[in-house]
Amino acid sequence: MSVTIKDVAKKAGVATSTVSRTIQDSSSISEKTKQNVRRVMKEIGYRPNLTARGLVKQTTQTIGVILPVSQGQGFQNTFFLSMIRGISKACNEKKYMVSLASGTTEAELLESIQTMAEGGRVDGFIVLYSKKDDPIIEYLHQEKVPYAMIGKPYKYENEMLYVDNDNVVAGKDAANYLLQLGHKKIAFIGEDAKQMVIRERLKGYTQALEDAGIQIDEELILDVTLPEAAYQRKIKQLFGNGDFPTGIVASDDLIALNMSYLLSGFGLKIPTDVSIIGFNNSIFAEKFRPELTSIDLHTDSLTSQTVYQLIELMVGKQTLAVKIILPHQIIERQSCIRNDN
Amino acid sequence: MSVTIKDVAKKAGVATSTVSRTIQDSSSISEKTKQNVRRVMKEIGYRPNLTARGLVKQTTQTIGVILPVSQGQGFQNTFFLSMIRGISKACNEKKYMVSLASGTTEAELLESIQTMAEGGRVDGFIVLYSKKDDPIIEYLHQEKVPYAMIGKPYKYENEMLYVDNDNVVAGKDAANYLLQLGHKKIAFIGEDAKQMVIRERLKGYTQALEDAGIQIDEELILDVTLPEAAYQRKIKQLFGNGDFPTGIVASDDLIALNMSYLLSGFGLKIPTDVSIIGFNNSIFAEKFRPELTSIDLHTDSLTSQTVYQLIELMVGKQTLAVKIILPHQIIERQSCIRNDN
DNA sequence: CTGAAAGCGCTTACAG
DNA sequence: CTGAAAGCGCTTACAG
Repeated sequence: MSVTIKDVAKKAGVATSTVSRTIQDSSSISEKTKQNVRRVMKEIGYRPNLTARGLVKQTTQTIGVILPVSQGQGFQNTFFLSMIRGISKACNEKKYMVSLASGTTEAELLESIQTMAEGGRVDGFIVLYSKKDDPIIEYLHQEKVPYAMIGKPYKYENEMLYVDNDNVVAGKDAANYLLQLGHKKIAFIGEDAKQMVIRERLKGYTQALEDAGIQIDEELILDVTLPEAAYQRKIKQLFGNGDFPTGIVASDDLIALNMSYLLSGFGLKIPTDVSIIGFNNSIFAEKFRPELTSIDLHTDSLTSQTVYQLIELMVGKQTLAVKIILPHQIIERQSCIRNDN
Repeated sequence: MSVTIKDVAKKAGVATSTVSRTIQDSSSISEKTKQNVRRVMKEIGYRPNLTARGLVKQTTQTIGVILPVSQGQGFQNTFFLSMIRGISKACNEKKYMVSLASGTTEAELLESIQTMAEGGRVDGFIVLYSKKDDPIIEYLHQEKVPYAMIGKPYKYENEMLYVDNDNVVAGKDAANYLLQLGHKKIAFIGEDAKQMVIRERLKGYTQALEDAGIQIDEELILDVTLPEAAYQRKIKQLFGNGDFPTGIVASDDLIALNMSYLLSGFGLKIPTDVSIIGFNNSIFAEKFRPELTSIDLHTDSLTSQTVYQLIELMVGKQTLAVKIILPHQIIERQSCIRNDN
């Protein structure tokens, strides 16, 4: 129905192979012929059928993006969307397409990934999360499907491609930033300690305090995913009296913003009473008041590096298990001030 | 390299056409042969090559999802991700795959959509936004590419498939809810009045007030995308003195949450001083404090209906320009109380 | 109920 | 520099 290489060939008076070669700008075709063929292609509105090309080339020029099985990852929401957007952007640039793999259960996700991979619909995958004992990773690894991870792997760390920040150092820097401003009682509030990224930031926070000779107080470490009642009690315990923490490291900007509201319930203001630093330097860090000091993770590079490296891997140019660690950066805004008590 | 229909045929001692037919569970193949073939398929781990199938069937079993060109759609972030997840879920169920189309400019987006559509990589598209003079819609329409919109179209309203809520009524219901609680001075705070959905909710708000015999006060209508300084000034003007609005309709939960913080800057508390109702009933409505009363738009049905209808359209079963309007529902939580002043 | 053959729209050795 | 032919892995009339 739609116009094919045959139509072009006929109209241009050449063989289909010649058309195919001019599409690929093969050097074995004379400029003159190419120009003629190109003119005809434009004239009759030819667009290559990617499916046919994929069939013979055994490649699809598409990357599958694997989202985590959805489970109350509320605060990470906006992070995933920006990952998707970033990957999409890098793929456009490289003339790749992106397909999405997601599922409501692990089995559903795996099934969907299998049909994509074995059905020849994608050349490789990008995994957007990292968790323990993940059957998805296990599958990709066993089947030798090319894949890359954004984040730090639990397993196969030395055998796979991944791009990440150094979240331990990032957590450390966040805590150090507050320490240098004179804060001594600093809380860490994170989402779901099962996630690798949260664990790492927490580890960094711990190190910073220890390096500063401050004893770690478990009461100052909170998990947002605690049952509601417990969480409220903890918050009250922390901020409901005079001896509250004057600094908070929040594992995500949105958590920081929620804290800012919770604090106002105790009559505490940011940054006057409490300084707070977030992560991700998301759009909310700028939009909300007070503007949030936040750690930028360079998500744009995170995604583009991942795409570039994965492509190298898929086309076979690169076979080493490269790991790329990107720097982070504190973006200072108005949520942290000096505390000299 | 990987195992094909030929391998199965050889091993099972039948023709490839027989294998093909048992894959499709054709009634013209005896149960006995089918079982034998299936056994062999399982044995040697056969998975159909979707690309090859797509080439002959002229169908790809994939749906393209079109994201808006990114432009500070901060507060909508989480909405898009849930749309994507919902579509993905419905597609899994129907054995469809989803490809993403996005771009940093309109030209890039269009280009990407064109190669997907004309390259035969998708059977149809779902457009996740609605805006005026959209070249994307224009293209899809002219080329007669099957597509559906989530939201209300600006153009071709009677010629295209779309699934939406009645956002005018939703806006009206939100305002009425506050009116019935005794509020008289009610503000509307929305993101980017250029978006269809915001305009509709605003229209509903206006109608509700008029029906209640309340004169519309333009000062009570705010656009979050205003330049920072202007926005701050307006907010201060509204809430910086004793005669502040006691009710707020916020076009998104996150806007409501930001307001809750801004208000605390003026010493105002939710719901004691000001009641506020949001939209989308997002995860944040539950997670933040106070828990937000919000309008649920049944996004799950929004996405699944869209997928089902689009599939009908793509396979040619349905050619009418169906529009589906889903109901909304107020989820009452703790951010609105009675006001009898 | 089953098979041989043509064809989907491309690409790529192989000849010339 | 160009073309005829085979083939990528399937599906589907057409015969029998």
